[in-house]
Amino acid sequence: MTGSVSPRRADTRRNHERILAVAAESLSCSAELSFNAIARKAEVGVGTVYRHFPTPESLILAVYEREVRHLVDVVPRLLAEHSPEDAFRTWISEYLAHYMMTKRGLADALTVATKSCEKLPANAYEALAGAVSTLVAANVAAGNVRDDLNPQTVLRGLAGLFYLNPADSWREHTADLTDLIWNGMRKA
Amino acid sequence: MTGSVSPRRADTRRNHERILAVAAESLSCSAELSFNAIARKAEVGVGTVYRHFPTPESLILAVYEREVRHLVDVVPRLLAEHSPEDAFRTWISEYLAHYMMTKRGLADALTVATKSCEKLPANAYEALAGAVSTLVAANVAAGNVRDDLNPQTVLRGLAGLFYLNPADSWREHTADLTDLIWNGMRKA
Amino acid sequence: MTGSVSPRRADTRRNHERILAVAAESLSCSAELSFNAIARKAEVGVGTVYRHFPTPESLILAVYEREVRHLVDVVPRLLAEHSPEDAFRTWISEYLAHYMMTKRGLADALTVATKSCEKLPANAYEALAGAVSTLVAANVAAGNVRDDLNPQTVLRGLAGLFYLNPADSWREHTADLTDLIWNGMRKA
Amino acid sequence: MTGSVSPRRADTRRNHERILAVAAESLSCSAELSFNAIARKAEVGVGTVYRHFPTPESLILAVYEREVRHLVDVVPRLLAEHSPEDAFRTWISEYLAHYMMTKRGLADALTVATKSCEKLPANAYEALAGAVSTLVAANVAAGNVRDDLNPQTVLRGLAGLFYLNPADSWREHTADLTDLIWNGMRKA
DNA sequence: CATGAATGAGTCTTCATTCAT
DNA sequence: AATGAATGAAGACTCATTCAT
Repeated sequence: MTGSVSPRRADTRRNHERILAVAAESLSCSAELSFNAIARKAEVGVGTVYRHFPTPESLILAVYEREVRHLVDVVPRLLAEHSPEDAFRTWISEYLAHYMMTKRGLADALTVATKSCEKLPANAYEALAGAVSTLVAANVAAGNVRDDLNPQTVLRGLAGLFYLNPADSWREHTADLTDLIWNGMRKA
Repeated sequence: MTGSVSPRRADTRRNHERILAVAAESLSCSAELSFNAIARKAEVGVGTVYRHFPTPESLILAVYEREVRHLVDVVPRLLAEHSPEDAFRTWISEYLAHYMMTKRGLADALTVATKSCEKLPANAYEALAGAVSTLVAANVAAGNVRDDLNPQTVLRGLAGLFYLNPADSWREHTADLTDLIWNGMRKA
Repeated sequence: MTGSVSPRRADTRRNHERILAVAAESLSCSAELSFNAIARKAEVGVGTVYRHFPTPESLILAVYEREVRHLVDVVPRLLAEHSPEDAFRTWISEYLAHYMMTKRGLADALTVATKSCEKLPANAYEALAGAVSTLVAANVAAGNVRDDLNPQTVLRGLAGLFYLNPADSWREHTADLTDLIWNGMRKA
Repeated sequence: MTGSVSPRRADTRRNHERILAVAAESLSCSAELSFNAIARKAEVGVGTVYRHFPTPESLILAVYEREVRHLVDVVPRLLAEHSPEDAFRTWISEYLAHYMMTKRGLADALTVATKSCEKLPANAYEALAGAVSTLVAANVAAGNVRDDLNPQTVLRGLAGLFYLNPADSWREHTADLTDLIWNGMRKA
């Protein structure tokens, strides 16, 4: 009615964000998500959730993209501040492992790449693969690892991080797996 | 009256087997299992499923044991008929990968190692770890790989096989991942 | 758009009332209530029943309150229009007995006084006890009965009305029991 | 096969008794009885329970008769050892109240007298009424109470004992109710 | 756009009851 | 007679989805 850029718009955006946040939290622990429960926690009506995300798929997809973006965006900085090997190792231990531990649901994001049953977040998978690709490339350039590595294979090798849990000595386990993979990536 | 072992008994056993088979199929793709759906597919009453498996846990456990036994039992033969390296590679490509591709649910068997919430298939996980352990030991003895490897770490490295699907060129992907891991296992 | 108070709201209220009515009928004869059955009879979805009354307790409570309010609310009028003794006798024969005959479930309202397991209709019981209390007090004031009577005891004495049924000559039986109790209440 | 009176017979009788005992215990606290549960607790097959008691009614009936017999059988002894008034009071406080408190299910035995819905243990009710009748008669003979009392009315007046519970000061409440009724029974 | 009431399909679970052995 | 496996109806409860306001 006035000069404001439609307060409604702002509300809408906030709703979008809230729903996404709640859904992310929900997926992080149980891989189950109920539109009704999400609406309740986000303090909006169910209908609103449906308006923003017409299907469960669209919601999951949005969540995963948001989650994965973190992992992807940090890569350039890591490469700028660390040696290629350290960047690789740090990315895994400080970012990938953390996310995998908490967001069990992310497993299904990866799953997508292969299981046609749930086509969902192919994008998420590809983004992740891209991040690994960058890190691998840096290490190839540095002469640390073979130049015929398929980043997808490396990412798959790291998938075992899903099966770690905070209670255990996960940091050690993460290091062990990283060592194994890193060793496997080196020039023969 | 003579050789027959009570047809009723036979029926019961068949029911048991059918339920198990249906449940296995169900778990293979979705990690979800509905007693009702299982009963429907197995063409028995719900009550029958409950009689055989009073709790979801008992059913899942039974399925996993049945599934994993395969993988474990074959190891000795492989070691008898192949070189340690080939036994390892064959086990992965011909057995582990196959099962992982079809039995998505098995993922949760591995999960157990970490998620204490669901103590269920600890046995399954341990059995799998045992199988890997035997194969690794044979290769250590043959001087192929380092002697400080943790079989659990190796198994975790192979977890990525879950994310392969039949439609893709999974055989090649399996080989790639196996190469990566094998390389990582070798003496430095 | 003007005077109408949102038809939806009206529907909702009607639903509430219908469910309550059906539940009351249900409880009147069997003390058993099935959410499914209630939904069926009230011609609403089960979910609607759950929305209005999230737990069995909340439903039972609502029913009892509705039922008992009648009994309580009529007392002042009775005392205004009748002598204390007649008010007491009329309340029993015209109200309490009627309700007890039809609403078998009310028994459990009384039960509450003792069975701590189901705290539910404590209010209902207390309301009833309050009604009796008022009637007794009026008769004490009129010098009709002892002044050391515990209204709870009187109410308990009347509990036998539950075991009357319409088919029998219940009016006579009610009178008999009322006489017995009244006699017992009089000054010794 | 020999001179023994069929060991089978003995077993059968034992089964009968066991089932009855288990059912009694079951009814004493919850008024719910499941044939399957009873079979389990009595350590017999469900089929056996059905053989002995074809319908739920027949089982309930048998249980109630067994229970009530106690209350009835003790009356002569009480009258022999106490004054009529004390016999009446003792019967109530030491027997009737106890049973009513523990065997909530017995309530339904009384219910029967009136509620045609569940015709079950008319016999039980009549037996109880008979016991009261004897006690009242003794007190009439002793000149303690009016001679026009209907034992059924007295029994109904005592029905409130159902609504006492062990946790409360039930002994006192029982005495209060008994006083009220006794007072009401006395000559005017 | 947002809301949230209503719906009903579907899952879980318990039991009464039958029946082959 | 006794057994207990099998069956399926029925009730509890959850949730995805629609739609009137």
